[in-house]
Amino acid sequence: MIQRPSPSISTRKQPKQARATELVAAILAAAAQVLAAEGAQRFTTTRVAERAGVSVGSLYQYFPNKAALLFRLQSDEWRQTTELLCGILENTGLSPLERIRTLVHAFIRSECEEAAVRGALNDAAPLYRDAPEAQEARATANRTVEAFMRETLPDAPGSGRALAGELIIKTLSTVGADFSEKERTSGEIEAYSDALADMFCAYLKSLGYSG
Amino acid sequence: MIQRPSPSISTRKQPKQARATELVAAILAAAAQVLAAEGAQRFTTTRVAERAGVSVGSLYQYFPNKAALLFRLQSDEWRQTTELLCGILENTGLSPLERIRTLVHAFIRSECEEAAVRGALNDAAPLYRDAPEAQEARATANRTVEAFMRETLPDAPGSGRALAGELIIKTLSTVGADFSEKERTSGEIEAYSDALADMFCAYLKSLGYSG
Amino acid sequence: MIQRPSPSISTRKQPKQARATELVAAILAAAAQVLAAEGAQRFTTTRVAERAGVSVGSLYQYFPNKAALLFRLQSDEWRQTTELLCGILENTGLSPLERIRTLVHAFIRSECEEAAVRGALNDAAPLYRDAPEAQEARATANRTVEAFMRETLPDAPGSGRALAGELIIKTLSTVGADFSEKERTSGEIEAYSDALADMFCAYLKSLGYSG
Amino acid sequence: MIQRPSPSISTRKQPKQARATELVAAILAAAAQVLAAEGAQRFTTTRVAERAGVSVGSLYQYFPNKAALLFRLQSDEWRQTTELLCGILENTGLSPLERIRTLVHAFIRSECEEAAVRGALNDAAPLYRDAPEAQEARATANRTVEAFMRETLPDAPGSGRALAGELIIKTLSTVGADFSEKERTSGEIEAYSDALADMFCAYLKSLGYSG
DNA sequence: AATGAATGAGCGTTCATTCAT
DNA sequence: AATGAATGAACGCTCATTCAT
Repeated sequence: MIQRPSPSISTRKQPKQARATELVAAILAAAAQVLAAEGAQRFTTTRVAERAGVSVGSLYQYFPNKAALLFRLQSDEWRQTTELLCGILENTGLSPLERIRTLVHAFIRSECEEAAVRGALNDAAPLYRDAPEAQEARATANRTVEAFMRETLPDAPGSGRALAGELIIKTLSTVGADFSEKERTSGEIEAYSDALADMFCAYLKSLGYSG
Repeated sequence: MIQRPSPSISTRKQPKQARATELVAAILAAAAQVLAAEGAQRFTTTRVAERAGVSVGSLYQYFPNKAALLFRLQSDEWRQTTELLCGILENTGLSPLERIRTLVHAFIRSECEEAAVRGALNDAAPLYRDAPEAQEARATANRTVEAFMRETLPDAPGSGRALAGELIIKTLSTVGADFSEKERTSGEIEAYSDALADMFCAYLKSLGYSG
Repeated sequence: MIQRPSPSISTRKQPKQARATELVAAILAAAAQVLAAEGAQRFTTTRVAERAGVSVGSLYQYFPNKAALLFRLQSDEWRQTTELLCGILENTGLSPLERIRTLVHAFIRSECEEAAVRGALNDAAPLYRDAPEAQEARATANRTVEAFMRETLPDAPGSGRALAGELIIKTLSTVGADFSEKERTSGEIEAYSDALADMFCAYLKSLGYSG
Repeated sequence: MIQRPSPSISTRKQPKQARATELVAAILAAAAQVLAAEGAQRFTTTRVAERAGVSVGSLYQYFPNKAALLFRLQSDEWRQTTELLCGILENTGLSPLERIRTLVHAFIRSECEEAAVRGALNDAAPLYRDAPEAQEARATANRTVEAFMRETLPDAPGSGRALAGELIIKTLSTVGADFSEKERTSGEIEAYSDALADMFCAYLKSLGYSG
């Protein structure tokens, strides 16, 4: 029986040399540009390779298929977002509600800054959405949120608290993504972020938070 | 970057005869089936025509291109959703908070019931998202929401009230869409709906509602 | 019709050092494994080099192209087969008909044992079939057969005798190759071999053999 | 909707069917030409469509994939061969041995006439070899051979007789295919056919045939 | 000598759209 | 009006071969 390799969505080879690392970086940069400039529909491996000044073959030496390339882009976005989120939620120098408000502002601003790529990535989601790595990425963020919720609502029952945490993060990410689809002024960004933060704070208070 | 002509998304001709109306209905029904059964990736005009028992040529007589077909599907969804939303929000037999809770439950349930079509429509969104008609459809819903907000928060300043209304509806729709992407049990649906409703109610109270 | 250059099929360099000989052996072993395990369709130089633990570049140092590699595999098969054939046909301890029967059994058995590689080689035949060395390999076998035929049918006219010898060998090899394409039980192998031997013996008798 | 021919009303074909039939014929003819002129390696759907003066899309309207095209070519060859074989083996006007000799001559001649296409088809066999239709085609030929063998060797035990029939046919086809790979003079063809027929006749006599 | 990254033509296949009938 | 055969550019991906290191 023939065993065919079922290419993982992850990187095909570990770039061991500076050359290879540069190549991967160039491809990713080109991919982001193509996605932003042409949209998911016209995001093709040929176009990415061309923009990166590289042959298609080279692209496929570092990414087993198109979905892997998109997933890597998404992964990098997630990593950045996760770092942002953790850095703020774990900052015990601020009260929980202050942290939430800071997070919402930072997140919405960052979404708007990379709106083009994020929007296109979203359109291309069906290609990589089911990758096992994708869920793992989400899990990391969830743990930080859970810790934050335990700190904020120590007396709330566990299951409801977890659900509330998930809901807040999901709301932040989906509403933020939708909001950033249009071009926004910084005034709009501030106003929208404050409204979102108001909603989250009111919710947390209603669940028993008493700062 | 290549600019392709983007023909109007609206219907090419007004079906003036019963025959034509039936044809359009058959095509739309087939389109929904194809979308649900095969996904956005395999949603092709040929496949839709075949399922509708109609020639591709006929399909193109009533829809100028594939995007128009998808947009019409989306439009119909929006109309149904709007009716649902208006029917509940305008029901003065219930208190505002009861109406919000009822709406959330009804909406989430309806999303989950048609998850397959909605998910696929979402994947195909880039093809019709920018149509001018899309924004118009949203406006209709917004007016009902505004009226509801005026009734619920008569003393709040207008601009903040409008923003709060938009935020609630946007949250409901984006979070609902995301939630319905996975298969859900009715227990999960109830719990999630209640959490969302809790958040909205807490928000409205914090904005000055006092039922 | 495009004429591409057809580089010689023979080995690019005579390996004069033990190191090189080992390399060639490793490549050939890997090639046989790849052919058997993955089939002609997936027989690629990269795959062979990888399996051999060698770089593609090294592979191309000893084999000018893919066809040469396949031809060498085929050559080795032919050499083994020729040794088998000569060893049996020249064994004067057995009567000619006994030798024929022994040969048929040995040959069919050996074909079935290496069916996977042989089948794949056959699929890849267009790549090396026309090499001049291929015919030479066949000639060696033919000489032994001619000697056997002279011994068996001393009184038959030369040209017919030669044709009969060729026919028997060709029948044995093509029918054997076809037979071994399917998985066979040892019972099937014995029965088929006996039938083939019966046919050859009847033919030899009809040509004047009288043991 | 399925269009059925109505022969009682008109023997003329529907123009659309005639058009399609011509197209299929043109594609098949082009395919045979490409196969003969360029070999299996260069047999591509694009090349076939080009040679047929048709777009690739049209080719794929009539053949679901490349293998189907090759299989159809092979099928047609098989049908012709089967008709040849049946026509001769069932001709009771000749003695069994005469029929065998006639069949061998006719078969070898026909193989040599279409050697180029047949050889290339053989090289491409891995693409369609496992099709269920292929085995069915072989079965039809086998039945005629079995009937012939029963007539020729009425007293032989069934299992051995069936094996002998298969062996003769297999030998004829594989040896014939191999023989026709080279260009042949009609003298060579006659001599080889006679030798093959001699062998088969000797075999049948040894199994008990006494005409 | 040995490497393996890089190349890019070429493959099989799809599908939105048109237009002769 | 209705048809559906025809188009062909475009896609994702492979792999024999080269050549700078």
